[in-house]
Amino acid sequence: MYVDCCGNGRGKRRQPHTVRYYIKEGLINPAAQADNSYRLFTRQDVTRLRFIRMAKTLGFTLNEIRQILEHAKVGESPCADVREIIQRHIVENRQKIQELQALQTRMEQALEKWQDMPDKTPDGTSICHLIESMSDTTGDET
Amino acid sequence: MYVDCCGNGRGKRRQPHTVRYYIKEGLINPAAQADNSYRLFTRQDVTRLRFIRMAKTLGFTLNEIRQILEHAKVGESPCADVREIIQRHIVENRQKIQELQALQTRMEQALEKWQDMPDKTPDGTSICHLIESMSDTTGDET
DNA sequence: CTTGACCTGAGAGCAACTCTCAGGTTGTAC
DNA sequence: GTACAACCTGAGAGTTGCTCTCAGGTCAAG
Repeated sequence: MYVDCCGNGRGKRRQPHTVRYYIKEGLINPAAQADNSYRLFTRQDVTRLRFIRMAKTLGFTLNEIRQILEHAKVGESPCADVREIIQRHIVENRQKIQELQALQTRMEQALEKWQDMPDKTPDGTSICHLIESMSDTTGDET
Repeated sequence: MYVDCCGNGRGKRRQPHTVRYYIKEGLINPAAQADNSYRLFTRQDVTRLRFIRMAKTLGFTLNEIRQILEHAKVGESPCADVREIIQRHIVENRQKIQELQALQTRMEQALEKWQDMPDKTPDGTSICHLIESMSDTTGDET
């Protein structure tokens, strides 16, 4: 009837802390036993945990997952939301990848430029000339 | 003698909240006036703020920036640290980009697969068949 | 009956802000 | 001189999804 919440048959186990966090967040709600305070996980709870993990693998946030679970609880189809959410994530993630790639370029260019520069001891006007050398300002700041 | 902490001559202004956060974090320490509680920013404070912004543009965290500033304060060259940190970041960021690209692929594949699938109302065993259809388990979980 | 391995909830910590709040200050217009 | 808007201040909550510690309860094996 009741099963281990953390096992999953092959390899990786869920962290009990994570499961407790999901309980606190209201994503699952396994019953407490009467005589001790141990939680009892039904098959349905484990299904929910598996669902949560799959959704996270697809980039869903816990808030979005909660929303889906609540729709499902009242019998509404969450499919439309799911399609919308993932479409939005695809756009946002593409943006984020571009930002990280731009950062990567900046970092690589800095490292290359710094190869020809010596280390220096900071003086009153400069903190680290390596970093300051990457500035694109033209000196018109206050 | 004293200048506006948030202005920067062209375009974007710093958020006062952010500057206050940096004060709280010990990255800058502008003096308070005697007669009112307004902060006084010297040219040096502004230099530090500009340095912080440049370092953040290169991907440095506030902890790393703090470390650099403290080295500079006691007259030690932070350059060696700076080179090490950015090399580490280049490796970590490459890894992160790969993860996001893998996520992007998963999301796009899901969306494509779901195009041929109808919306469904959840039943007792399923929460959202779209998400569940992406599972690669072979049914051997507990 | 002890020992060690589990479980529990509460709460802190992470990163870097962003925002609200309640109150103080300043400049300007009237 | 006073009303008002627009600034400033520090304290503290909220964001995300955990991870970890703590102090204590539970349980099975030997």
